[in-house]
Amino acid sequence: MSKSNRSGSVELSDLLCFDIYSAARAITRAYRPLLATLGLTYPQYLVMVALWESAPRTVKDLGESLELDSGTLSPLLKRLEAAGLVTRQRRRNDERTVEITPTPGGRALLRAAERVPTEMASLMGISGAEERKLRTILGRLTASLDRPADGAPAPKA
Amino acid sequence: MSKSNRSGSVELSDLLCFDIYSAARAITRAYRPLLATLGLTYPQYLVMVALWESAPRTVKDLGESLELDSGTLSPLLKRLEAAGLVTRQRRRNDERTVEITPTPGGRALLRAAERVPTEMASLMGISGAEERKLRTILGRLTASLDRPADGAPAPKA
DNA sequence: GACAATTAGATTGCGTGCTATAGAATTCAG
DNA sequence: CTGAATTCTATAGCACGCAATCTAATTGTC
Repeated sequence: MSKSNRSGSVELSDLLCFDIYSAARAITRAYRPLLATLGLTYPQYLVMVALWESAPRTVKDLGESLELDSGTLSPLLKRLEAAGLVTRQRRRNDERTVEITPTPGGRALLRAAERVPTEMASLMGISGAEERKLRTILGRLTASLDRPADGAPAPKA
Repeated sequence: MSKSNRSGSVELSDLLCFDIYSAARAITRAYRPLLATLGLTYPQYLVMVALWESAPRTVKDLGESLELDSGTLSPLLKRLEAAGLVTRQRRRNDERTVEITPTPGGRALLRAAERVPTEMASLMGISGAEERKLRTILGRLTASLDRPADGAPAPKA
């Protein structure tokens, strides 16, 4: 109730997309001061998380995990390399692929980064149940958007 | 259940923030082809939505509605002006403020834009109930992040 | 084995987001 | 009324995201 427009007009407060867009920016804003102590930006942090999970990883592999293409990753990885956190090396048996490996310094950063999720969690202030519900719905939404040939009802943009 | 890490490690799949970050980018990706027919980017579309709602609006007012500052809005508004969609005019009785008004062409764009929310809705493919739940949780999350002095339990970053 | 098609990354260009800074106009204090 | 603080906008600089394009390397086909 209360979200239909009288005429065919559009209103910001009706747009689900705007809530998600706002939330995403609120999150990166909240991360910024935490990550600044590590010398990382938010996307750089995500790349390091992926590398702490398993390494070495190719640029393509990182791109698939984070849904980022080389246009974004190449310069980002160069900055991480310049910061001394990763190395970039062509694979011997396939010179097209570049393998990204954390340096000892990059691996050491994990210890300082371990407190970040906990601190963010307390800033977000939602319950475990809400979090599960949120992730379920967002997962469906993202999957639906990434595969437009989808049979589903019609919510509100 | 199932989302705690054995040691103190961090994993991408554990990060709620990553789901929101992914969803936000999936949304702008999905909007892109729809908005391209209007000659707008996603943030430009949001600005026009705000202006279709009420006009003229000052830069500050738009910034508060969209949670964007002048560093983002000034160049964006200049591009909208260059595209012939808005005018920018200093207010007579307070030369500090700039009033943004849609041109006739900018107002006319509303008709072409009216189908956008409906098309996005069908792409997202979530139910009305899910949408309400999602917006409720996201609203709380964003509010909590924007006001760090908040007493709430501890979810997962 | 040569040659077309494919694949992996890098580069370019544009439009955000955001911080920091600056500049002009207005308001406030005394 | 005057100087200081405040407000509103613009600009500069940096780091994404993403489309488009390019190059080099590999694979597939004959």
